[in-house]
Amino acid sequence: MTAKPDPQQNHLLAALSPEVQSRLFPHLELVPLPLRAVLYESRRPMRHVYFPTDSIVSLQYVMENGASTAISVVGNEGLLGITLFLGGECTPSRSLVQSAGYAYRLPRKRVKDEFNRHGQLLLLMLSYTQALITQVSQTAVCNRHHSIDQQLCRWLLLSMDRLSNNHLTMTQEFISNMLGVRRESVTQAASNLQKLGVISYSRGLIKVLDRPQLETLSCECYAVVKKETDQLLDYMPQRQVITNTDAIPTATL
Amino acid sequence: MTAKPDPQQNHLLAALSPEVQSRLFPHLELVPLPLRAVLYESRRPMRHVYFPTDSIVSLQYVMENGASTAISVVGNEGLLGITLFLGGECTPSRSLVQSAGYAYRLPRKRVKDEFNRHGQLLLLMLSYTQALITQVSQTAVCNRHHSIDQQLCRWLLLSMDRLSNNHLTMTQEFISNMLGVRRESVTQAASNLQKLGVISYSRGLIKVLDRPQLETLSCECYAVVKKETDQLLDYMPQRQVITNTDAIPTATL
DNA sequence: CGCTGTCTGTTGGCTACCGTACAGAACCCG
DNA sequence: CGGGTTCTGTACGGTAGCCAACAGACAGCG
Repeated sequence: MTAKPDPQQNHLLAALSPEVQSRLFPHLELVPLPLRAVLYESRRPMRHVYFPTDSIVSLQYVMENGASTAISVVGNEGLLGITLFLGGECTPSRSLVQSAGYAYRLPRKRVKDEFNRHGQLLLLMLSYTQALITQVSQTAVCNRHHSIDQQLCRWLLLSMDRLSNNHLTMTQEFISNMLGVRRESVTQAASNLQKLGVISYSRGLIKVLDRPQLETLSCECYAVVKKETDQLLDYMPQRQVITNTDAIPTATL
Repeated sequence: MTAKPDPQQNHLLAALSPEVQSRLFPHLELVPLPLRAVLYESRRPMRHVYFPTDSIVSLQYVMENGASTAISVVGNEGLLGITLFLGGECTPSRSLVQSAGYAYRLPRKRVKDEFNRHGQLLLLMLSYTQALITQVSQTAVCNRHHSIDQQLCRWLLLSMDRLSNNHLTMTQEFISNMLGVRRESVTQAASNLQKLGVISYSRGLIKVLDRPQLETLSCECYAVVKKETDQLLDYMPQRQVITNTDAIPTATL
């Protein structure tokens, strides 16, 4: 939180080779992301790609009647703006800062230029897109099948993983907007967790006391997303460039 | 349904330039997709990319306890297997044939080879990935906020759009698996629609009688996904190759 | 100190959806 | 035609989460 910002704090930036880093890093711009800032408004053009270091940004889907649901959480394991390289100009969702901190951003043009080299950055963004799709899918399933209690656990865990400490600053009202449920339902669920001694909270500050217990109380959705996120960078060393198809085992075809 | 299969029936294949087509089409293999066939089992390696012509395939998410939810629908507007080019080997979801028909498939290796040319196919798949993310996101929101009645309308419309007629062959049991709800709930919702004269059905055959009415009864989710799908190929002519950044307006950066 | 706004707790009625159980209806086949 | 199977209809109780309304608790601030 108070550590000096460094591009290497973002896992994707850190995974790039020194060569690519030296080409890209001079163009990175460090920007503070205050709580509740909106990086991309829904259906508005995007100008940058953001790589969070110690901030957390949620992709929030806002409906016509104003109701909303968060479809994914992005921290230093990922990036915002994949739409830019997928070929779109904007998305139906908006990006909302859920936990204040910093991010590095790269102008859209630089990203396009880097793509033209068909190098690591493209591969990284493709891999991350895969992880993102998993997260969004899991959110869809979770919304259908799991209780608010379980979903709160999932949400707390996903957020915790993207911070260095076990303190979360978010009100129940805010969480309710993210989960797409009533504030009172969150109060109820949080109260249950507090009675169990798993968390303690007061006026927007949540402390996680028993993380293992939180994981057992959560639905399977958390574990699925976590696994995918952790594996994200595993294959990268073998996939230096997309032109090197031999690096990808084709025996399983 | 009974039309002679032709690669051009798939919108993505049809959007490729004659040059790319002549390179790829010889490697296309026509495969029949019988009802309930599974193209990719969840977490199993994928061997081909599929381009449906007159079939419909659902991406179905199966949970530990066996409950499931469909997170998207793919027909001749799209393709299956984006995971392959995103860098993954498999996904947590499975691909289930929801309406029998045909699809062309391309061996994984051919797709990789074509990517190395950094041409149209990559762009197409990126664009389609964008549309797919929208669809999955919308499913997540819909699961949270909308009634089963509305979701049934959405599902019928999405399926209809991918067929050439207004007949859908699927049982209520099947639909319930797709929506992730009880079969009885689907019976109730379908019964409501039939009373309104919007559809008629009997033993797995559903006829849509009043499509405009179906659209008004559906939630906004259908329209959002439809719009995104329709726009999918709009930008392609200007985006012949990814190296041509000038073709993409950078003034909005 | 008190005012005000924010955050959390609680209550009661309501509805959508679930779980279970079963019954009729349509088709399939010997 | 008769018997099994598949598909659809219905009914009943249970419950999770919604809606509305309100009350207390804490913090900031003049």
